[in-house]
This record gives sequence, C-alpha cells and structure tokens, in this order.
Amino acid sequence: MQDFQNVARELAPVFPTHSRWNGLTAASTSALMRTATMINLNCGDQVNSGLGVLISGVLSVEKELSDGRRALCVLFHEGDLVDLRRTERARQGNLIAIKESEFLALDEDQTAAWIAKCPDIAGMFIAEFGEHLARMRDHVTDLAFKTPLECLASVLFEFRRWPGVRLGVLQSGAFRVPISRGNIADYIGVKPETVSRAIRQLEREGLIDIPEPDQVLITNIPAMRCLANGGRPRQSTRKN
Amino acid sequence: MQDFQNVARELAPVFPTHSRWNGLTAASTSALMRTATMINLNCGDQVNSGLGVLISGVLSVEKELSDGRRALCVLFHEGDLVDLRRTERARQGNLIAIKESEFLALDEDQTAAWIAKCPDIAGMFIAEFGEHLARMRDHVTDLAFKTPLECLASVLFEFRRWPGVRLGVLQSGAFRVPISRGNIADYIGVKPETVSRAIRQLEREGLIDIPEPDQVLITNIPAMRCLANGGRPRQSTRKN
DNA sequence: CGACTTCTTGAGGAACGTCAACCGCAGTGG
DNA sequence: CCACTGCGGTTGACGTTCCTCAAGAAGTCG
Repeated sequence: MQDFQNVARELAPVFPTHSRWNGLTAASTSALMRTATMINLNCGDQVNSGLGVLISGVLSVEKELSDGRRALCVLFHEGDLVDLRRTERARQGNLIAIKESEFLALDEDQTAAWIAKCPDIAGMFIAEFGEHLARMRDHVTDLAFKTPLECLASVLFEFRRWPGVRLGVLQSGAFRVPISRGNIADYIGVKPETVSRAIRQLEREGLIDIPEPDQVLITNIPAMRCLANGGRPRQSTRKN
Repeated sequence: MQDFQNVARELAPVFPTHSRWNGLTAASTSALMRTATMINLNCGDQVNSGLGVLISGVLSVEKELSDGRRALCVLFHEGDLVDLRRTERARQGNLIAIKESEFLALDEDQTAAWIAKCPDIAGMFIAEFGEHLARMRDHVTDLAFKTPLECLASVLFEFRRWPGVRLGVLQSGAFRVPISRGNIADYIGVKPETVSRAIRQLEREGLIDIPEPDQVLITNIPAMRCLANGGRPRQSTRKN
C-alpha cells in the first residue's frame, strides 16, 4: 500500500523520459503502477524480483561457476523491461545491480492479468522482448567469433547507444562507460587483463581517446565500426 | 488465397503435437491461419519472411563476416516462434534453413493486429519470447566462459531436450544430433576441427557413445552434466 | 569413376589465460 | 598525520589452448 502510494503519487517522473513506457495509456500505466514497488539498489545487490522495469542504473544477469568463472549474460539499462520469469531451466543466474539502480518491481500474477487485459501492455512487452532478442543475437555474434579487440569495439558502440551515457555535445560524442573493466570482461567473455590491453591498444592506434578512466571518445568512428564488424581477424599462422 | 486454403483445410496437423500452439482457442488459431503461408525449405535456403512458426526442421540466424567467419546465433526447432521483426539494428543476419524444414510464415501487419485483438495470441508470443530469452542467456553463458569441451556437453544436452530427436526408448536415451558438425562449430563459436576433437575426447573418456555418426548416447549423464556446468576449466599454467 | 563436400587427424604457431607484481585510490584506524 | 588494508586496474612473463593450415578419409552425387 505504502509502496503503491509512493509510486502512484509521482507517476509522471517514474519512467525515464523518451522511454517507450511513456507511450502507454494513462489507464494502463496506473494499472501497472498499482502492482509496482520501487526498489533502490546499491552496486552488487541481488534483486529478488524477476519482473519489472529498470528506472535508472544498470542490472545484469550473472552466472557463476564453482571455480570462480563468472559471466554477465545480459545487461539492462534504464527503461528496459526485466523479465526472468521462466525459471524452469537449470542454471538461471542471479539478477544483480552493477551500479546504484532504481528498479520498479512488478507483481508477477497481477501483471500477467494486466497483460491479458490491456493490449497496449502486451504490445509493450512484445516490443521490449523483440528488442532484447535482437540485442542478444548481436551479443552472441560478438562472443562466438570475434577477437577481444573486435568485441571491445562492438561493446563500446553498444554502450554509446545507451540513454544517459552521453556527455556534453561539445565533447563531440564522448560518453561514460557505465560499467567497470572487470564487468566488461565478464560481459565479453575475456579476462580483465585482456580488456585492459585491448583498450590500451585502441588508444595507441588512435581509434579512441580516454579523457577520464571511465570515459571514452571514439575518435575514428569508421575504423572502429569496421573493427566492431570484424575488421581484425586472427592472423595467419603461415610463415611468410 | 491458395495458401490460406491449404493451411486452413488441414489445420489440425499443422502445429507439432505437444507444441504450445495447440493451446490457442479455435478462433485465434483460424485467425492466425488466415494470415499464414506454409513454406517448404531445403537445407541452405534463406527465408525471406521474418515472422512465423517453425513446423518442422531447423532454422538458424546466421551472421557472416567478409573474411568468412560465420556464426549461428540462434537455433530454432519445431514449434518455435520465429520473430526477427526488429531490423533497425546494424547487422541483422540471415534466417536460413539448416535442414529441410516447413515454416509457417505469418503476415507481419495482420499478425500484429491479431496480437492486439486476441489476448491468447499475445500471451503465446510473450511465453515464446520468454523461453527464447532464457535459452539465449544459457547460450551466452556457454560462449562467454566455457571451454569447447564444456560447450559441446552443454549443447548436446540442449539438443537432447529438443522435440523429435529422441530415438526408440530401447536405445536408453540416444538421440539424433539434428545439425552437422560444422554448424555445431559455428553455433558454439569454435572451428569444426575442435568440435571433432572434442567429440572424440568425450567418446574416449566414456561419457558418450556414437552409435551412428549423427547419433549420440550420453552414457554417463552425471559426469556430462557436471562437465556442461563447467567441470573442466582451463588448466593452470603454474608449474606444480 | 571423378568431383565435391563433410569430417577427421596431425603439426605448428599466435593468442589469450594464468600468475605475479605494482600502482593509485579510498576507506579505516591509530 | 601516517600506516595499513583492500580493491580495481595495469603491465609483464610464460604456457596452454585452440586456430590455422594441410592432407587424408569417408560419404554423396553426377
């Protein structure tokens, strides 16, 4: 009840501006809000709810192995629908916050009912899912056959597309890398050392600039794009 | 018109038995069918439609690079909803048939209208999407940090879960590997040679049996499961 | 039979993971 | 104020791994 009131009272500022959630009808929005609970998360916190909308920050589905290997198999940014409801699979992984975040958790049963009742809510879920599937296909492509340098270029472009990471326009496209190097490594399936070396190399070659440790400016966009699309395959082992 | 009649006349046998599509109401089914076109595909054929249901066979989203590297970023099996409608992303990839397949293509606009009108169709899409997202998260986990041997074990379990691959019960769980070694390689992000060596090794260690080149019997399920969950990390480079 | 494809096996090298050490920074406590 | 600790990031050395290449085996199709 209290949560409901908190959320409903300031309904307008809940969803990030320009997020597609603002396209819902007022009725659907308030219906969803009635099932919602806002959760504030610190970096590293695990999220118990598997359904909701990320208002700000970064969440990730983390999978760990007993020997310490760790993968971040999805990243969620602000405005994303988070839906991990299908848990019948073996190792589902944990939903964790990668930085301080605000998560609008939705009640699973009530939301399911609203999906059935409101076509626009169902359409929103379908649109979000389609977007996430496309994103994951890209990510799988990166992981499957790209070298670390290419992966890094690709993931930098991905971050650059995120809302809220762009710095002042005067900086001509510099943006804030929203997650740590270690997490980037776990996301692209390499070790932190490799990420560090790859970033150095991109910088040495003049493709990117690192004004601050957590900021990136892509100085040679065509070359980086080419790299992200597979411009640097593994070199031949043939002698001469 | 002709296609519609063909499909609608034999409506019952269209969807694979036990597929969740049979749970739709009769009205919704016939509504969908009215927008449907059955397409027969040979191995290697590219599918132009980006929306439909796979009735039999195997489809895959293939991404290629100019230097010949190739990745299969998703596999679809019978009963799966195929939806590649979001194409605003850079490199979308091609939907191709990995073996002879029957694909029930749906008209995008009409289907969108039916999704908005029929809650059970919308629910079906949402359920399928959720399932696919979970599958892709698992696959990303494999690709991100597993060794080829572990990947192979994991993908063998994935195939074993597919409908229609199980052989006679007398064979005690042997199943038909539905795709070629080369395609397995592209799916788990390694080279065909590595797949070949990994299969040999699993066989040598007595974890699996290969009665026919395209069949697998997992003889030591617990050990294989352990392997698939990360039981064989890279060995240390430390000298004792 | 030859031409072709797919799979297999082997040899060798580049690359990335492993380990270790160091740096800078933030927090803590004296 | 400084020492201590812990953490994230960086750099270097080294070795396993898996990719590259090549060649042969096995199956398919004409």
